[in-house]
Amino acid sequence: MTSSEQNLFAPVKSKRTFEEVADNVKEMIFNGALQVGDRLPSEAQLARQFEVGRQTVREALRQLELSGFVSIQRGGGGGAVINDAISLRIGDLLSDALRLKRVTLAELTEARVEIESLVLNRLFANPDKKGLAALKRNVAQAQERIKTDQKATDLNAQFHTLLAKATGNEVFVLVVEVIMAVHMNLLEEVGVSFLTSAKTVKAHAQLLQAIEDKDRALASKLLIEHLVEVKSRLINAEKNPR
Amino acid sequence: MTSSEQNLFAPVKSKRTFEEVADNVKEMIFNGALQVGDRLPSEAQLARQFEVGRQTVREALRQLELSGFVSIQRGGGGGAVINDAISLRIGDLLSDALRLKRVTLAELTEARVEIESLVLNRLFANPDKKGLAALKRNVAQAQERIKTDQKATDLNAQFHTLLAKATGNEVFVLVVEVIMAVHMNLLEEVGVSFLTSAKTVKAHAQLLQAIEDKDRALASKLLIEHLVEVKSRLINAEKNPR
DNA sequence: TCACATTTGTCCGTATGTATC
DNA sequence: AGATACATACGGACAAATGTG
Repeated sequence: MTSSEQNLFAPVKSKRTFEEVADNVKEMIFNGALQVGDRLPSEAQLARQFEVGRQTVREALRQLELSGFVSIQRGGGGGAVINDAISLRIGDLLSDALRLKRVTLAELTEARVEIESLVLNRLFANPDKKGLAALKRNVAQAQERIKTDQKATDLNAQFHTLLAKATGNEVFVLVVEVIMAVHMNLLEEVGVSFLTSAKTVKAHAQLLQAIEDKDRALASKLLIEHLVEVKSRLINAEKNPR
Repeated sequence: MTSSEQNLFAPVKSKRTFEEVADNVKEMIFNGALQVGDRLPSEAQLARQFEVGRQTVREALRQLELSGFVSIQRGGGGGAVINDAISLRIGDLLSDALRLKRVTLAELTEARVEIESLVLNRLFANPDKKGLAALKRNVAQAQERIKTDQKATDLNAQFHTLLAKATGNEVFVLVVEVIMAVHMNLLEEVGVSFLTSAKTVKAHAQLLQAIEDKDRALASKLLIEHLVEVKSRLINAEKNPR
């Protein structure tokens, strides 16, 4: 064997049984045999079908659950249901990583501004009618909520995802979904879930208007202002805990 | 209770024991009580200390392992060791998500080009001497490897991370680490681990030179060319499987 | 409201595989 | 090669949660 051929063919770690079980289920999800919403057999049944112990099945389910592939409910009629929550899980992990690296809110906002600006630029370079329509619907619904004194947190997060969707590149959609998941985790931490919706909806409406008017400079400015404002609210909430 | 106060205080799911164990260990990592490289007690000891069953400890360890907080070795003297592999795990999850969304290599490269261009822009806006020095060392080492006919895959991945480090914003470091992890997964899938190093090192050297010469346009052009070239190699490898 | 069935959550005992010394 | 220490895996049992009749 020459020095350039010292490839390791055998994986370093032989796969553990629960990993094979998890991979098996994952493969069924990838090839469409299992669809979102489908219910997996009970742990006992899975154990029989795969001819392994129940403990092994459980550890496989832990993997799938933490990866966002399934969600698990206890009790009768419960069990593992195929789920589409990978971005949420990535967001959770990213939140942990940011905490571990002692990343500041300023740094995070800086990065978020630049990445979402990227999305905005693509949107101007390649405008998408359907995407714009979806954004309009989102803002309209959110405004309706505000009028009736309801919160619009979910719609406001969705706004950013819709922006990314309009770029036509799914990678950006994923990235923005992850950013929003991180943002939601921050909100939970500091406990800001009151009355911040109205201001956000207003900012989104203005931004959308600038996009429709094809006013690139204004849109950029509004996006930055909006995200910086979001940062300030978070920092204030940190200083004045519940 | 007014309509603005309908917050749910109780979490939707009461925490399971293994989650509490995992969170406990995670907290010790966050507050520094556990450092990277430290070895956790054996499963049996953990079970005694936390006063839970071994299976519960095992499921907690599964969580920590999949999250990249610990790595686990079998056999005598083995066990769980504190690890810093969150970005790798995020990369794995992201790879799954991209596969699930049927993201093409073209889309992925497009996004990668734009994100790494962001990094490059920050580098020009805010040049960092130490960072540049680290990049120079990286390229020099890689060139040395090539001369002696060795592979430089690890150094070549590190090059991109060092670029991000030079921006001074840790968020970009994380993002690029994740991108590199996804890239490595792709390489593994198609089995390209032969002889692609030399070309990459050359491209890195040229890019670094352009950065030192403060030639922004050239650097941008070289980065794009380099990443597109990487994409082509991957596509060719897909077409001509091993 | 009250059982009842189903399913996950947890614990224990034991056996086997695997890596280190 | 043998002893040791550890994760891995199995089976059985009961507790706790949750939906159903």
